[in-house]
Amino acid sequence: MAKENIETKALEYCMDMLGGKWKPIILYHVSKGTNRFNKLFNEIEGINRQMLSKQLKSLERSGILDRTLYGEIPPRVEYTLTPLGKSLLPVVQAMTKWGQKQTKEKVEVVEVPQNQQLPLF
Amino acid sequence: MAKENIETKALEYCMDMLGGKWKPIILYHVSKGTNRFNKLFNEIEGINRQMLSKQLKSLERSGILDRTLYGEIPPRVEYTLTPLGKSLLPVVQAMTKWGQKQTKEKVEVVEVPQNQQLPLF
DNA sequence: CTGTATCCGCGGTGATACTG
DNA sequence: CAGTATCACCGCGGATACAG
Repeated sequence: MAKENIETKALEYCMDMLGGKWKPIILYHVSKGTNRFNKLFNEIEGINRQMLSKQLKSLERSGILDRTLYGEIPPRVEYTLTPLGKSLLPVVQAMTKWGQKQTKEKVEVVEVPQNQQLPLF
Repeated sequence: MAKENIETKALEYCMDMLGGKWKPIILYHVSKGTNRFNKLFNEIEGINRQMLSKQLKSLERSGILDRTLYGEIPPRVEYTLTPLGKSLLPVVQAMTKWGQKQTKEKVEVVEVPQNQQLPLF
C-alpha cells in the first residue's frame, strides 16, 4: 500500500460533483445562459420539477452554482456558475465532444486503425 | 420543440458510458497498463469482486473494453482498451485534472477573480 | 485465477399534487 | 414563478459464499 492513488481520489471527487443523470446537463444549460428555474425546466427534456430542484440544490451545496433570489413579485431566481462551476466546464465540454463524435460515427463506421501508445497521464 | 438539443443527447450518451462510481477509475487503471482481474482488484481500493466483474462486463458491452481469455491453467484474462475506450481517455483525464486541482486548492484558497465570459460551447 | 450466485439496503429517480 | 410534499419503484452498489 502506501501508494495511495492521487488520480483515483481526484476521479472520485469529480464524480461526486458531476455524478448522476442530470448534473452535467444542467451545467451545460446554465453555461449557455439559461439561469431561471422554469427556463431550465422547459429546456431540459424529461426532467421534472423535483429533480431539477434537487439537483440545483446539490450543485449549490457543492459550490458549483450560485442562487440569487430577487425579492420581487412574482419571485425571480437566477442560477449562475461560480468560479468553481466555470472551472468544471472543460470537463463537461470534453464529455459533450466525445458524445457528439460517437453519436455521429454511428453512421459512418470507419475502420479505426489500432492507435499506438497514448501518453496520457 | 423541434430544437432537439444535440449537446444534451451527447452528454446523456457519455454519462451512460461513464456513469457510476467505478467506471472512470477502472478506465484509468486499465489505461495505465493494469489489465488482469486480480491486479485491478488489488489496485482499486474499496471495490469487491462482484462490482469489478459487473463494471468490466458493462464496459465490455459498451465496446469500451476488450476481454481476452487465454485458455491456460490457471485461467488468464486480460482487459484492454478498444479504440472507443481510448477515445474516452481525454474525458477521464479532464476529470482527473479538475479533481486534482480542486483537492490541492483546498489548502491555498486564493481569491479567484471573477472570470470573464467563457467562450465554451 | 477469474469470476458467478444470492441476497439486500439505500438512495437516485420519477409522477403527481400542493404551496408561498 | 419557483419551488416542496408525498409516495413509490428500481437498480446501483455491496457483503458473503460458491464455482469452473
